[in-house]
Amino acid sequence: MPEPTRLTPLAVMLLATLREGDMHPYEMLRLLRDRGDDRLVPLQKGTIYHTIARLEREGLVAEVGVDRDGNRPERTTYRLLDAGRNAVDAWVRAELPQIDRPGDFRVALAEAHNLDRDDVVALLDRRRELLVASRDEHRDGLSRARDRAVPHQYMIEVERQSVLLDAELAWQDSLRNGLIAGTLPWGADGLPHHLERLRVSKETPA
Amino acid sequence: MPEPTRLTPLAVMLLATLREGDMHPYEMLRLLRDRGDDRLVPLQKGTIYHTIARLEREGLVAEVGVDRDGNRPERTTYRLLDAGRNAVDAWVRAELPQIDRPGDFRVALAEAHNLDRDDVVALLDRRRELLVASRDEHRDGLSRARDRAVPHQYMIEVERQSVLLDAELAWQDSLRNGLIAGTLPWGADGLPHHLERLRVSKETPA
DNA sequence: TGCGATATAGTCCACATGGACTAGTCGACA
DNA sequence: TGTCGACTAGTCCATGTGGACTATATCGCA
Repeated sequence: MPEPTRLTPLAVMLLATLREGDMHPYEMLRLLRDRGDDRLVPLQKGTIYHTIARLEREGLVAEVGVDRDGNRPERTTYRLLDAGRNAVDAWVRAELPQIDRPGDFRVALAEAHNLDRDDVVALLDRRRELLVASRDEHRDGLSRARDRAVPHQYMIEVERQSVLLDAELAWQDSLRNGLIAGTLPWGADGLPHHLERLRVSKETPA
Repeated sequence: MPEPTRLTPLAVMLLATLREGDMHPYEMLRLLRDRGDDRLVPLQKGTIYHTIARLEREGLVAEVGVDRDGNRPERTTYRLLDAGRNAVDAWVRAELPQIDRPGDFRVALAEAHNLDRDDVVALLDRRRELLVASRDEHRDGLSRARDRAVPHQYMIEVERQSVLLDAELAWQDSLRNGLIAGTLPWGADGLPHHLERLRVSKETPA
């Protein structure tokens, strides 16, 4: 069992999907597609099968049976192991405060509901410091460029970034408010949602 | 000369760098690092050398000599070919209107000053449509989720995205204004900046 | 004067990605 | 009834990435 390498965002999504029950890779793909999670990570079949194989080598998931439906290809079903569950949590804790890799952050945010409130607040506070620092750096860069008479057209990307960082700060502060004020439900609040997984196969006709 | 595959963002940055003169890979790396362009793309040596080799195979750059300084490793100098120049422009035109691959957009934006004003405005207008569509989709997703009583904690990532899309729209509109009003200099306006490249090696002491 | 840290310049290998390919099944439509 | 396309399920290979490694030169500092 080789030591686990850094999880990719796709690996995290797959592990998170397995929290809802044992599944074969193709089923995960359908489930994620149905939920529009290809908005967060590219969902490519090749990559998915490779990733699952890797997760198995690393002891985060386990094969629990090979099923065959008629004459179609075999479907190998996998189950999430405790090590896998922990790995997701650890990954989310690690990525939530980071500001490089924005794509990873979106995945971390989407999976953050498994951590508890206070942890999330603390992690986001750490992130906030980095956001402020980065925004200030961008602002400094802009003013230094002005001083050195660098033409404005070379700086628009920096300007954009500083604007977007402001927007991100504003959003994050409002999230923080919801978390500490308890306005925002968290964890198992509103739990019956989980039953909804069955909805996937058959949509109730109008 | 194999048909050119899709350029990577790093490839674009390297080609753009070569517009300032013939260089060997390591020099590009230093130049880009000095400018803080590792903010836009990860600057890894391995990747850089591979990318340059690929660009040469595809006929976008050419070797123009191997120089040796004392006993240090050889330095192979490359020159930007016309095909390379065109490839960058084409790439920027293709990426500027896209909204998936945000990382690519930042690079495109940073290199957009080589296109002319009207083109950029047109490309950004196309992009604007996509931004609006995406924001509306996110908003719809949110209201549909409310209707189905999906707990709010599952939607925070979608909410964030819709907020950030609004911010991006606001920023882009202000850029558009600057471009059509002529407030923003463009292209060769403020040209003497280019002489500045020499500044890289020796910083003038205070 | 010597020693470690950093800079220069580049190679190599293991891993992750994604498009192309295989191949059987099912439903729609003519 | 035949066939065209879409879905199911998975494999394989070419390409891209990034960390580890090599090897010399130079600079700071004690």
